[in-house]
This record gives sequence, C-alpha cells and structure tokens, in this order.
Amino acid sequence: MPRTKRKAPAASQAANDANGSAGPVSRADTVYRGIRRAIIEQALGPSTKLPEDLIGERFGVSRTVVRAALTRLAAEGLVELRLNKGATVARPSLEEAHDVFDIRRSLERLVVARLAGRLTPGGAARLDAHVAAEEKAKGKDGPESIRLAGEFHVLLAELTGNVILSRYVGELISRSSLILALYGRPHSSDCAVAEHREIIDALVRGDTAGVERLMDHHLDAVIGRALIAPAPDRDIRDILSAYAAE
Amino acid sequence: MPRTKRKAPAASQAANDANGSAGPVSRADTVYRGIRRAIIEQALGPSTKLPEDLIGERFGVSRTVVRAALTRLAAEGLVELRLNKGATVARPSLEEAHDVFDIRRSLERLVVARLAGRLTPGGAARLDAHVAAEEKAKGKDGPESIRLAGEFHVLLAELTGNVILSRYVGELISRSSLILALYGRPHSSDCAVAEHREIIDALVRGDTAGVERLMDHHLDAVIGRALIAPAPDRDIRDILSAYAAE
DNA sequence: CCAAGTTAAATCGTATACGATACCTTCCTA
DNA sequence: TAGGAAGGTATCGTATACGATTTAACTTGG
Repeated sequence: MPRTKRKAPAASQAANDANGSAGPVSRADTVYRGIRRAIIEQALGPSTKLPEDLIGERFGVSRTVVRAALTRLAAEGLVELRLNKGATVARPSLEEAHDVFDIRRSLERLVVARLAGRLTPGGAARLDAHVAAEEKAKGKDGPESIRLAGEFHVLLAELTGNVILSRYVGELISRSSLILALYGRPHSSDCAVAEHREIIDALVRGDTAGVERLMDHHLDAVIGRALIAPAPDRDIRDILSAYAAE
Repeated sequence: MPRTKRKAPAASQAANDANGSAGPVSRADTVYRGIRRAIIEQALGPSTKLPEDLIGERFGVSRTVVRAALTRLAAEGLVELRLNKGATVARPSLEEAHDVFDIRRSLERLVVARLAGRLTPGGAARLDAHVAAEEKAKGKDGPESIRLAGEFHVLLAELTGNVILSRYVGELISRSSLILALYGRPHSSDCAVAEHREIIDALVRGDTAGVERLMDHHLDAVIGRALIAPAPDRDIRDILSAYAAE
C-alpha cells in the first residue's frame, strides 16, 4: 500500500460536519469515513486497538483530527473510548446485539411502511440496480458482499426522505456488521438477495402489511444467521471460567 | 460578568466516553453535558452561535476540549457545525420536526411494548416518583417543567434495559425540545402529566395494546402542542417572499 | 523459577501557537 | 448615496509541545 507522504505543513480547511449532505468534506471526515469503512468491511475486527498517532500517520494528519474522527465514531457506537486507554473497535455484547436487532425491526418496519406504494420510479430503479449489484457480488463473499447487503437497507431508509431515520438505520447496520463479525458465520449473505427482491416487489405493489411481514421475516433470517455462535473468543477469562471450577 | 480565571497550566485526565455508564467523567463530558442541558432547557435557543473560546473560558478549559464536546453534540443533532463558520444550536426544519416525531412514535411504541407487564416494582416506583416531581413543578412553566416532561420518556426507555434504544429516545427527546422552542406554544406541558400517569397504569396492568394506543395518543397530543406555529421567525427571506411577489 | 518492584517506552489528555477563513468596519469612488 | 475595495478583528482548523498515565520490559529478592 502506498504510504501517504506527510503533507506540507501549510494546511487548513476542515470541520466535522455530521450532516449527511454533500458539503465540502473536512479532513476529519475523510479519516472518519476511512476507519468506518474498514470496520464495516471487517478489515478491523472488534477490540482492535486504534492508536491515534498510527492512524494519523496513515492518513497524513495530526492526532487532533484523528481524535475528532474517533469521537464521532464513538458517538455512533462503532468505537469504544476508554479514559486514558485510547480507542478500540467496539465489541458488542450478545445483549447489545439483540438490542440492535430489536430496534432494527421497529425502525425498518417504519421504513417499509413509509415506502409502500409511494416508491418513485427513480427510487425503484435505484433499488433494482442495487440488488443487481448484490447479485453480481454474490460469488465472492469478501467485504464487498457484506457492505452491499447492509447498504440495501440504508438505501431503503434514505428513500423515505427522513434524514434522521436513515442515520439511525445506518448506525444500526454498521453495528450489525460488527455483530456479524463476532457471532456470525464466516459468510452469510446467501439468500438475502432473493429476500431483498421480494421486499422491492411488495413495495411497488403497495402491499403495506405484506412488506412489513416480509421485512420481519428477512430480519429474523438475518438474526438467525448472525447469532449462531454464542460467543466465539469472547474473553480469555470467560473461556477459562468453565475450567476453573474443576 | 464574573470572568472565570484561567486555570493553572498543570492539568490532565480527560476522555470522551460516549457511553452512558458512570465511569470517571472527562472534562469534555462536563462541557458536553453543560451545553446539552442549556439547549434542552431552552436557555440556548436555535441558531445561537457557540464560539469555542467563549465556551472554553466559561468552563475553564481550552478550545480543544470544547471542540470535542461540540463534535459530540453535532453527532447527536443538537448542534450544527459548518465549515469554518463554527457551531450553532441546531434549527430543525418543520420537515425534520415531523421526522423526529415519526421515529418517536415508532420507538416509544417499542418501549412500552417491551415494558408492558414486565415493569419491576422498583421501576414502577421510579416512574411514580418522577410523575410526582412533574406534578410539583407543574405550576412554574420554567425550564424545570420542560426538562421533566422529556425525562419521563427517557426514563421509560432506560427501564427497558436497551441501552441503544434509550440513547436514541434521549436524542429524539432533546431534539423535540428544540422543536418546541421553535414551533410550539410558550408553555405546553399541561395535561401531559395526567397522560403519563395513564401510561404507567396501563404498563403495570400489562395491557400492551392499550399502552401502545395511549402512547400514540400522548405523542399526538405532544405534536399538536408542539407544531402549532408554522414557522415563527424562520428566516427573513421566507417572510419577505410572501411580499415580494406583489 | 516466580512474584513484586522499578525503570523505560508508548500513548493519551490538554494547552497553546499560528496560519487561514469569515466577518465587520471604514473609506473611497461613481 | 449606493456599491464596493481594503483593512482589521474575530474565530476557526490544525499541528505541535508537554505533562500525565498506562503498559511493557527488566530487574531483583524470595
């Protein structure tokens, strides 16, 4: 990987725009997105340490801006910040995992309810195109496939026009990616594409009740695939506790 | 005006813990909570400028930590950060206001569904105590009353034990406070207390369907009170646009 | 050989410095 | 007098410096 050379000291222009709008991107935003993508694509697994200087060196920025990015990621729940101990990629507990999916069920039901029968032709086209992309990336179960599966749900949320809703769904999706990395099977976006197609069909049909049921089933399937393992390598203490009593 | 004297340079110990747990509080956290409360209690109205040095001086910290606090507030939607223009208290559009209440309806229905019949005696007691406090603060419609009305909903969400859910509800509640400041009546937490009592009763009865209906009605009432004015002093351009065509 | 103590290295928390940008005032010109 | 140019001021964005704290490495006594 081409190491980014240190920028000339003369520099400025940055800000933390938490908005999703396409304003001028700040440097902190670049770092934020970079780390975020790395986590979502599971290049950075749970509990991975995130030292500020190392990241800053990689991105060619100082710790100051890295810190801003990490603060945002922490607010989003993707990163854990402990006092004087630095940042690590979050490691959601099994309980948190269930919490995430509970809320996803509720919010994504709202999404499809808002969308049923109101889908614009342009929106439907975007969904179709996305599912087609998913289909194409189906073979290789690399990070591509993981990301696309999640982005379908985010796209759905964005089509409602409710900015806050799409932000929340986006957060929950990225957390789901972490959960999958922890408790899920190696690769598990098999039949999801077919279910996505069904949801689109029901949406254009305007079948509100049907699409809510479909989404519920889809999420149940996702949960079923995601929460197979009780807790893979949770913590050494947890593993040893089973043996300590003998 | 009592200008806070600069602290001695020897200082340390701080971190941005976005978690709600009661760990050692960082200085950024103190600033974060301070500004947050000021916004919620409507001491800082929408679009109020939030200059970093001024805030830092007030709290006896440097711009660095203020910036961390503002970044978090922006991620939460309470503050707007514009490139090179600094931070201002957010000014939710009417559309955003509807978005907020849409999601509140969905999530708070989830809250009461999770709670119906499962309320511990301790939880019920906390709710009762809170409503009693609301009742007491009913006369004076100062910031106290505004804050308490919101905190009832937050307390409800916290009792579910779902940390993420209570974080989201908390955010939505604080945004609602901003919305109320913009589009609502001067004071409007009248019958809310009675409705809160009804909800508690239905929860202890374990009447899931009933409590969902009650919560829906309650939120409708809140919305009705909150979205009276179309847009008080929105923007001079908006006001003038009605006259410009003649 | 291991536990505990001690020093060294890594990393964090925060203040501060400085260039850059936005904003406001003033003054000049048509 | 309106419009705009020029300068100054306020405030931001970012790098850097330094004390503090954690973590690792290395002793040293048992």
